[in-house]
Order: sequence, then C-alpha cells, then structure tokens
Amino acid sequence: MQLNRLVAFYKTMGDPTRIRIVFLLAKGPLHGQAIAGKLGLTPPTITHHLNKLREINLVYQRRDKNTVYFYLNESVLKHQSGVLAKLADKEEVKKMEEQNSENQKVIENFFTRDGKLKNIPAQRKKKLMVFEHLIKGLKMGKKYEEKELNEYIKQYHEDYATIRREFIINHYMYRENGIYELNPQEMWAKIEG
Amino acid sequence: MQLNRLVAFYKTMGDPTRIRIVFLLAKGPLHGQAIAGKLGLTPPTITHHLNKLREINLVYQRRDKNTVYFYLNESVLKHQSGVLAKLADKEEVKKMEEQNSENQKVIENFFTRDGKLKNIPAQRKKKLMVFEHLIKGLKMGKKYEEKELNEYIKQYHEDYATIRREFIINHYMYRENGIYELNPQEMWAKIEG
DNA sequence: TATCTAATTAGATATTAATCGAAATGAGGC
DNA sequence: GCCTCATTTCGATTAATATCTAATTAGATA
Repeated sequence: MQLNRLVAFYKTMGDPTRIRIVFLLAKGPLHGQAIAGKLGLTPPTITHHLNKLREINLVYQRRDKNTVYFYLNESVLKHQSGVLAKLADKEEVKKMEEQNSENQKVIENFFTRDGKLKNIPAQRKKKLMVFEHLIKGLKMGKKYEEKELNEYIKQYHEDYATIRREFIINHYMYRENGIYELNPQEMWAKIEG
Repeated sequence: MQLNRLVAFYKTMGDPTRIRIVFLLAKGPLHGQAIAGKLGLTPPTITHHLNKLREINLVYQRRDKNTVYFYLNESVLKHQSGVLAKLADKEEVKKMEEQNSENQKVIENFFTRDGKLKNIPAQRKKKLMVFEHLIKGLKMGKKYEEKELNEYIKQYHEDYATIRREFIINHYMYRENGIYELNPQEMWAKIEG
C-alpha cells in the first residue's frame, strides 16, 4: 500500500472546486470553458484543478479540433475510495497487518543489519518487495544520471546494473535519453491494478 | 447530499499524519501519547489532528482515569468513502440527477419567484426539502438569538414560530438556554443515516 | 500567413494549515 | 490542599495552495 498515493488522492479531493468538477464529469465529458462557465471560475483556475486531478490520474483528456474534452477515470475513483473503506472492516484490517508483517519479514531476511542487500530474491513477489524497499530512497520527480543512480544502488548491492535494469523492467522507473526518473505514482496504479 | 461535509471529509483525510492516525486506530483504540510516540510527533500536534478528525466525527474518545483513549468511528468512514465511489457508477449518477431535479422542482413549486415560501408542504419529504433549502442561509457555528432567528425565517414566511419549531424537531438546529444553533453537519449524518 | 479561439503558463496575492515550544488546564492520587 | 501526568490551548513560524489578471502557446481555418 502506497501511503503517498492515498494521501494525494484525498488531498486532491479535499477541495470544493475539484469535487464539483468530478461531479460534473461524472455526468459526461466536458471541455475546459464549459467547466469554467458552469462553476463561475476562470479558465486558468480550471486548468490548475484539472492538473491536480490529472496528477492522481482521475481525469484524462481527448482533443477534438481546438477544444479539449476531459473525462473522468471511473476505475481510479472506485479503487481509491475503496482503500479507506477497508479500514472500517476488521477482517480487512487483519489481512493488511499480515501483509505488512510478511513484507517486513522479507526485508529483514534479505537485508543485513546495516542495510545492505544480501542477494536478489529469486521469487518474483519477494523481489518486488525488495525493489520497492530500495526505491523508497529515491526522490519523486528528480532526474537521475545513470552514474548517480548506479551510485545509489551500489550502497545496497554491487550488481547495480542488474538492479537498475530491473527498475525499468518492473516500471518503477523509466529512462529517457539516458536520464532516469521514478515513474509517477499514479502510473503505477494502472500497472499494478 | 451535503457538499461541505464531503469536502471536509476528504480535506481532513488528505494529510499523511491523519491517515496514519486512522490506520493506527483501525487496529484498536489508543491514547494520545501512544499515538505521538508511534508517529514521532509531539502531543500538541496529535491534539491538533485529533480535533480535525473529531470535527468530521471520525473519532470519538473515552476517558479512563487520567488518559483519554481515541476510537475510530467505522461507520462514518465507510459511509463517506462510499459517496464518491458512487460517481464511478453510471446508474447511481443517474439516480442522483433525478433526485436533484426532483428537489429543484419542489423548491420551485413552493417558493415564489422572489424567494418567499408560499406554504409549508404537508408531505414530509417535501417539507424537509423546503427546510433544508431554508437553513442554507444560516451560518454553521453561529449562535442565534430567538429573535434573530425569527427575523431570518420571516424573510421567507410569516409563521416563523412553526418553522422554528420544525427546525428543532427535525434536528436541523438545537436550542440551549434560548440560543439556537445549527446542528453540526457531522451530527446529521447519524440522524439521517 | 494571419487570425481566431481554447488552453496553458507566469506572476502576484491572500488564505489556510502543519508543526513546535511554552504555558495552562484538569483529573487522580496522596 | 498539593503534586503529577496527560491533554489542551496559545502564539509563532513556515510551507502550501486557490484564485486572479496578463501574457503566451498552439491548433484550426480562412
């Protein structure tokens, strides 16, 4: 469970204007000026909010000639609303706790006391847990030179090349012109879900 | 549907510290210092966040000797998470729209062009719609003298006494020592739900 | 290419709010 | 009646952010 993503979702929805936009889009796609008109706000303000909504992957857009239509991404809405609801269910909470302690156990098994990675797990599930632990030290939005990324990984394990490649394969990061960057959290949702 | 209440809920949950508190409380009640300890924050900060969580009726507390235990209100959590999720469902959206236009029609029927209430509906459902329309002009948290409240109601209808009484009966407001106040939104939830 | 329109960016302002240390409150125990 | 300990309040500081106006970008069309 990605705390940041969840917080980002709730923070984004915690604004009257954005909630109203979501209500509007629930009835069907609209273009920017139409939204601005219905809400009595200026287009720049709408752009601002649509950016926020896009950041959490709650809206997407399509162009038709000169105007951009905004659509609600219903699956994200349903999924994210569900996370907190689970906390209201004792059974679900127990499951999460088990998941968590399992996760922690894997990390403890594969890392030494002083934080080095002993070896890369063969089992896919455990491998991903390890990678997710590793990328926690990387900054969202920061662009990493390959060399810089190698250095970071080397703190944990000498085979930085393999791990760096795995980061890409598993979509934790992406590369553009030799520059590496964390995949925005909201993209993961799609891949995971 | 109360937009403010919904926004308040999401805004409140859009904070990492509060989400973490909710996750902690989902496992069971805790006292303030325990929360502060687990999150690495100071007691005043925890008080601050618990106040926010209390405002949306998501936590309640019980005293045992000198220490206060905080509990998660699971039903509120489940209910509020569900509201937005409905927007992901076309059927539900249609229902809401119908509800809305029905509501509007009732308001248009019972109010004159210049905003006066023609008469108090006999049908309970319509009556409540009218009252909810009326209290929209009152301020949350403000304390009203009976006289002041009468004046407010008189703008709409001369039989202020009946309407004032209905406000109390239907729990839109409560009275204490002759002072009237809107019932906090979060209380309604309980009454409505 | 010039022009129209929709959308975005930039910059400025004002408001909100997360956090902390210090001080105040309040209930129990002695 | 004092003392202790958990909690709350107060005040200050710092960081975000919602909104606007003005300026810019970019696609479409004539």
